[in-house]
Amino acid sequence: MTIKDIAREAECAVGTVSRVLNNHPDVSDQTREKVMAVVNKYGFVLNNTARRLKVQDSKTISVLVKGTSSILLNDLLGIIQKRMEELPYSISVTVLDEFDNEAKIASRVYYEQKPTGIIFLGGSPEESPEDLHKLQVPCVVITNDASASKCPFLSSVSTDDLAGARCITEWLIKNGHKKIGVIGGDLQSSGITRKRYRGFLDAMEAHNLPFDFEKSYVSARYSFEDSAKAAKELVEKNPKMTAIFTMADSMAIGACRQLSDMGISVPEKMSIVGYDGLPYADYYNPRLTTIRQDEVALAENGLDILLKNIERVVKAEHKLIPFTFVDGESVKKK
Amino acid sequence: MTIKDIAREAECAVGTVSRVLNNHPDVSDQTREKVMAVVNKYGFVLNNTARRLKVQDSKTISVLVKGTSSILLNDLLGIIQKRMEELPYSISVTVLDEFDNEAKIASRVYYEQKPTGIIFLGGSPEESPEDLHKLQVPCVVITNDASASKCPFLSSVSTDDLAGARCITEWLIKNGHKKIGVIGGDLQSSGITRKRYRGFLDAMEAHNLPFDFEKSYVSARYSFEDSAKAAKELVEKNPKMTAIFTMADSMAIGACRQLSDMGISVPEKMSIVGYDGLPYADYYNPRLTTIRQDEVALAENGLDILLKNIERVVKAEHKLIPFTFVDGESVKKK
DNA sequence: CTGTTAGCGCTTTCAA
DNA sequence: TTGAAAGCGCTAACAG
Repeated sequence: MTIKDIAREAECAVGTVSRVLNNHPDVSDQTREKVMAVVNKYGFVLNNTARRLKVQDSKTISVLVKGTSSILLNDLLGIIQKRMEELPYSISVTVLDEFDNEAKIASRVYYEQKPTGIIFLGGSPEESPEDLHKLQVPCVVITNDASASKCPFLSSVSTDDLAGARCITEWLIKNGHKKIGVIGGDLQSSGITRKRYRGFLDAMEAHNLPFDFEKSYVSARYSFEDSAKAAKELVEKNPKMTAIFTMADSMAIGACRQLSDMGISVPEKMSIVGYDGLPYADYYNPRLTTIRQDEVALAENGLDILLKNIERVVKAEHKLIPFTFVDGESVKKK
Repeated sequence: MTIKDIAREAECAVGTVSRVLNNHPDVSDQTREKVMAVVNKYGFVLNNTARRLKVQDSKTISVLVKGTSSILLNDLLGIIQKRMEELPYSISVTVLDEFDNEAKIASRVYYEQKPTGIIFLGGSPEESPEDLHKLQVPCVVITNDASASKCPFLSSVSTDDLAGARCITEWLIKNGHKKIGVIGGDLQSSGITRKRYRGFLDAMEAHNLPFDFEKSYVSARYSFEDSAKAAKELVEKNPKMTAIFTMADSMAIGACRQLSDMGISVPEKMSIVGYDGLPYADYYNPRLTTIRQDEVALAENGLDILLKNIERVVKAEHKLIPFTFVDGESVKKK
């Protein structure tokens, strides 16, 4: 079924059908109705492939999601898809493995789909500039700050991780904790991890509290299981510790579970803070004290910036979204 | 840059370039090399849009994910994508709203992308047969049983929900619970909900235990928040109840949180069971007693069946994957 | 083995 | 306001 068939049955030319289906104004109401009647009769839908071949502007936005199981990123994706329904763009989603190189995959996607813009959910494409530069369309990284990259078409929207980490660390310190351990990501490969660590250190230093990296930092993947192991290691290395700063709610939960299993109650014997402020942090037992990232603001600002870049209204920019401190039950108060 | 440009520079015809790029055998090595030299020089990639318009066989599998925030479905998606990398198919993911009609959206996707096959992650497309029948390609529903549909190209892979629900209800009964409440989905709209409810009732009836639907069944969405509310309602309506059967881990967690907040400890005062057996069930406090669905088996069997259907090796089939009972800490034992 | 060409389904310009 | 027709980039059938 093609517009040709529709045209035949509606007794008009294919051009007219095309005009109707693309909402062009210069079609008489009568013809429009006749065409729509046939279209509805068969539930006809334009062949997008052919359409795209013709109008070089693909009107597609490609979204690359880093990692399968991040609730934050999935929520972000949901918000973006929802908002996109009202826009004249279609969306194409690709989910990457945690260890895929997002810039490399993006360049493949770019050639295959010729999208109008690219959204990176998570990940740090700016870290492989060679691949990034092949992308000749506006891009926005959501969740990670990419301001370090000088790429002229790469924007980013992120939470101020440095301030967030400092804020929650201050809270621990304010409540009397001095010996604080850290369960974080891999400092080498993750920019987010570096920022949160820096924020943590800033708070410690501001209060003249020492921090022994060897003894008090254990790196783990952003998973329950891995951070449970890390918690065990940390406690064994560092028996005097009274609080743990973790870099994600999932890590905090993994740690809580592990400590409970070891007979160390949270928060009575050990305080734990998370990061992200996802729904499950609030339903965990104990409720997690954490930093909440504003998902809606991240997603909407990211999309807005991308669209403005596509329409060439503005240049690439790097925006920080405010966070909220969530006072849960996982920190023993002074 | 098109094959025409390549052809000009390589001093041959476009057909030849096409043949080289599609690995057709009947090209002389000499010509092939000459063409490839030019192709590599510019990093040329075929325009997939034009290609798809021509070769009707798109070699694309469309995946429709029902709902944004289901961890189970996201895990499934990850497994499928991973396995697909080794196959000569590309994959296109569309995430639907919880309330979208998946069959309707599938028919739109079908027209737009002309995929070789469709995977439904969650959802029950068989419930709107009119739309389903427009899909003239093999389809597989993963997670929900679609055997009730007599659609000849629709397969499904699912856990035996009836048996799973019966199994975990039996466990409650075996541990002395007689007054059991249910937090479930909407019986009207969800086939899964009906199956799990049926399994629950089977177990109750097998032990001659009465169940008063009005007093003991509260329906909720599959979210923390909604089932927390449902738990409250259930407790108020039904003070003698000693256990709650919930139809998802997320529901169980919502209920646990709510009860703790009301001073009703789990499992001492109230036993709660979940369903799905997701990672967070095992890291919750208390660990959830639940039914674990085998994600890997669901995903892999689904993909296998779809591929066999595409290659016309077999007819549509409906497969049940065994589940596992997970003995957690959320049920008070006799 | 290689060149030529029709045509995939659509949009849009040009004429009427 | 509508119709006719060119052509987007590619593949495959056909001819040589």
